[in-house]
Amino acid sequence: MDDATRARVVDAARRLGYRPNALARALRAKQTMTVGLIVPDIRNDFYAETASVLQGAFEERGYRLLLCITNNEAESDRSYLNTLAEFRVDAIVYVPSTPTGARGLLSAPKRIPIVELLRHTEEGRYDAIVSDDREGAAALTSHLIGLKHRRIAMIAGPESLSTTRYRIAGYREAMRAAGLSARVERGPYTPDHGYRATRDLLAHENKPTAIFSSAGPLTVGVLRALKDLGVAIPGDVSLVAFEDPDWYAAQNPPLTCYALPLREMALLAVELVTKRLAEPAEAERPPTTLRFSGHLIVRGSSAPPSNTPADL
Amino acid sequence: MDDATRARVVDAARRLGYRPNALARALRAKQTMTVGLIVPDIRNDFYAETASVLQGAFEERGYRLLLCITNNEAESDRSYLNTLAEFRVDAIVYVPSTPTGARGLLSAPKRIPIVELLRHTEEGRYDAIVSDDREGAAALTSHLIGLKHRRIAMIAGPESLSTTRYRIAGYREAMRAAGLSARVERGPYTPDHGYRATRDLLAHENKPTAIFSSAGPLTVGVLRALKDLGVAIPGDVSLVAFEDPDWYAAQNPPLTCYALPLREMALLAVELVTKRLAEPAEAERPPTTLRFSGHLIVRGSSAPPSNTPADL
DNA sequence: GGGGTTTCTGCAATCGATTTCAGAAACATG
DNA sequence: CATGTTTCTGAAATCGATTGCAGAAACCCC
Repeated sequence: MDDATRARVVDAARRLGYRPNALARALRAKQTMTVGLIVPDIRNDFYAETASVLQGAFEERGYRLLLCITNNEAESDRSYLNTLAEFRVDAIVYVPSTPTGARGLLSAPKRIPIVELLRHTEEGRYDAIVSDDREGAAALTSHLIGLKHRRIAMIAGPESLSTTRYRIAGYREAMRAAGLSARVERGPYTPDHGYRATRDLLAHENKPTAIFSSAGPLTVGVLRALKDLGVAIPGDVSLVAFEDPDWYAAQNPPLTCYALPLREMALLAVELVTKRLAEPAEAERPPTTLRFSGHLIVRGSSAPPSNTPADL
Repeated sequence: MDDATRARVVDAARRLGYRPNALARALRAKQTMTVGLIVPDIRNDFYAETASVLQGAFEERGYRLLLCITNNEAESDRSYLNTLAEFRVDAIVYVPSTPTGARGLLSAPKRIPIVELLRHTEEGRYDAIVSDDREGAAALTSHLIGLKHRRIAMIAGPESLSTTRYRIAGYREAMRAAGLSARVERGPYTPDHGYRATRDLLAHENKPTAIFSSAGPLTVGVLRALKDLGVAIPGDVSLVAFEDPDWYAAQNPPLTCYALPLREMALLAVELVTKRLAEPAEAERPPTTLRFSGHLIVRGSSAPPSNTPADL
């Protein structure tokens, strides 16, 4: 075919609005060039940031991202795993909202690589990239203990999630090591829970002098409650939090927190997935779990307790 | 087929890990039961909230959501429109990142309904659901003027976006009506821009006594800059902002803002799309543009200027 | 039991891009 | 010019679910 003819064909194709049908191509090629991402809540900066990084990295590699939001519901979680399998995504990046996780996925016709990100389910079944939540929670708690706080309460998420369990464990360990008694308020990862838990804690007669909020949405509620109650930070109550969304540093006072290398974790997830996709089915390596450490960032929201009669 | 046989078949299917192939089905049925969503930035609560609502509403109607993030880049925007067309999504909810918008989309083989959400491009080409940005910006500006501020600066986004233009227009109108001169800092919708613009404004000799931040990511930077400079809100500078993400109210002081009925807007987008999908191609109604009003929420971040020698 | 109706069953076509393969055309060499 | 090699072209198979259709089987009633 000569160039003039080719040009005419291309032109005609454009005029008629021809777009190759990606469905037909995918059906034949047995790959969709699409990666599924399942996250619990896109309004949480933690996952929004992750989704954003994943999107960029996969796009560079020629993959689309099919994003599913489960709202932390186990049912939704299961259903999306199946939907993604039916849609024949090439791989799944999975932030589980249930303890059973991908077991709910019927064994797929073709094995779909799954990488668990941030949270994980049954140790060892899939590649997993998680944070060292225990260490992080312990670091925040120890920081408060170092400031001479003795009544430190933790506001946590639902115990069905691995992150929650590890964060609670880290907190408990640090408290026990200092001979202090723990107080944990469990509930969903919502501002509402943070708000109510804070009010409950401060209505109590043995008020905590410091609060450890274990996630971004909880912190929103905690801050609102403290303001409503007219409690000063860190004058009356110190506040530390897990993770480090942009707005933590912009708070007044800025929040002491434990920041995770989210970006690196997400990029590594992309690496892992890409590697799995490239490797022949026979040569499959056993799944690996990688645990990332974050670091403590001390800011203005934590200070020694103002009046600690028991300690003097 | 009797029930026992049926049971055996179903069981065998499960054991063999059979999942119907959604690609084949979609290819045949000429519908994918998938709606594409294109947003500029998922880390912005504004769009995260929108995505979350859309996801829930479409899921209820049996549609998946294929989320695309453009990072406010025109190139990415165009490319995703085409990708979605190739993937034969049934409809597209589109928050444009370019002034030309869906014109970059080659006329599709089958017309794909498009609803522009929050921002819009060429008036009238598609259904559009937008906010009354002009009114909102004017309301915030007038509020500051009512407090007797005279030097009010606005930190805005890039002028290529419809929202930016309308917000600037609203601000300018309110300023002009009060006989005040406008000062607008344009730049990308990033915390960095908010930060730099704030520092620039306050380094100026005719410092503003009030700042109007026109988007969430900008506000993050503004707050950080004000803190770094040791400027008190609202003591030294009043701050008002467009939109109302959760954390605005949790700020200290909480931010005066113009809140939009995001949820309603997103749900209406779903309604519109659903209606378009149901209507036969011949009976197509002309596209409509719907403009939603928000409302001013006065909180602690705005107060009369402390020293206004010129006014006394 | 025959004529008519209903239900079943299995085969073939369809969707659209890709890939394979056979046969044709072009080209090269002795 | 004949034979062998390479390139080209067009037709057909493929992917997997769906749908339509023809023929078979079951059923019904007089």
